[in-house]
Amino acid sequence: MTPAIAQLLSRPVLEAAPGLLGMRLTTVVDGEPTSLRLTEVEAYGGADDPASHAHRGRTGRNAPMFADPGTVYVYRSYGIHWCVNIVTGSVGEPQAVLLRAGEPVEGLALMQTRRGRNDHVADGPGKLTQALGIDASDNGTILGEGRISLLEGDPPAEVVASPRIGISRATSRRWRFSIAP
DNA sequence: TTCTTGATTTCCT
DNA sequence: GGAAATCAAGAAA
Repeated sequence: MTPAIAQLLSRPVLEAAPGLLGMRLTTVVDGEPTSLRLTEVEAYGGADDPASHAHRGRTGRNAPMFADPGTVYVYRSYGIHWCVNIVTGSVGEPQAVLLRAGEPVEGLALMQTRRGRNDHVADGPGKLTQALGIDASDNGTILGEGRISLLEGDPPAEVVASPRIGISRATSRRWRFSIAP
């Protein structure tokens, strides 16, 4: 993790989230690298965000959200999928950015094999983790120290803010950031 | 201890 | 457009 990225992740989540767009997310699983360009993320806060896992305080599942910025938080969604977040802000103030989608950059064939199909490889939270081979063993690891790394990429031409998806609380907050097509 | 719900995806009609 | 798959946190009792 470069100093520039470390500094970005130490900022409040609403500033860090859009800054992640366009960056390259890379994983190395069993010596096989795969990477993609982030195109869609969502910001999640702490006690003041009713939609966040951390809004009722620290629990066993959300503990990584309270750790250092740059920590990876992986959790199981609907009993089937994995969703991956990057912790931002300061220690003790739970904030994280949900990585929702990306465009394959490297290792496309491997991602297609993992996904079992050649289209819609990483255009959703659960799909992104499956394509990159992310699972529970990555939970709590630090970017660049485990299997997951974040590198600077092409800055997006235009960032769009819109309401978050798939939640039932605080839906009016426009904390979803994506790159305009 | 039991019940409900979810930061989802995929397949079927 | 609708439903199933499937597990764990959180709420209720």
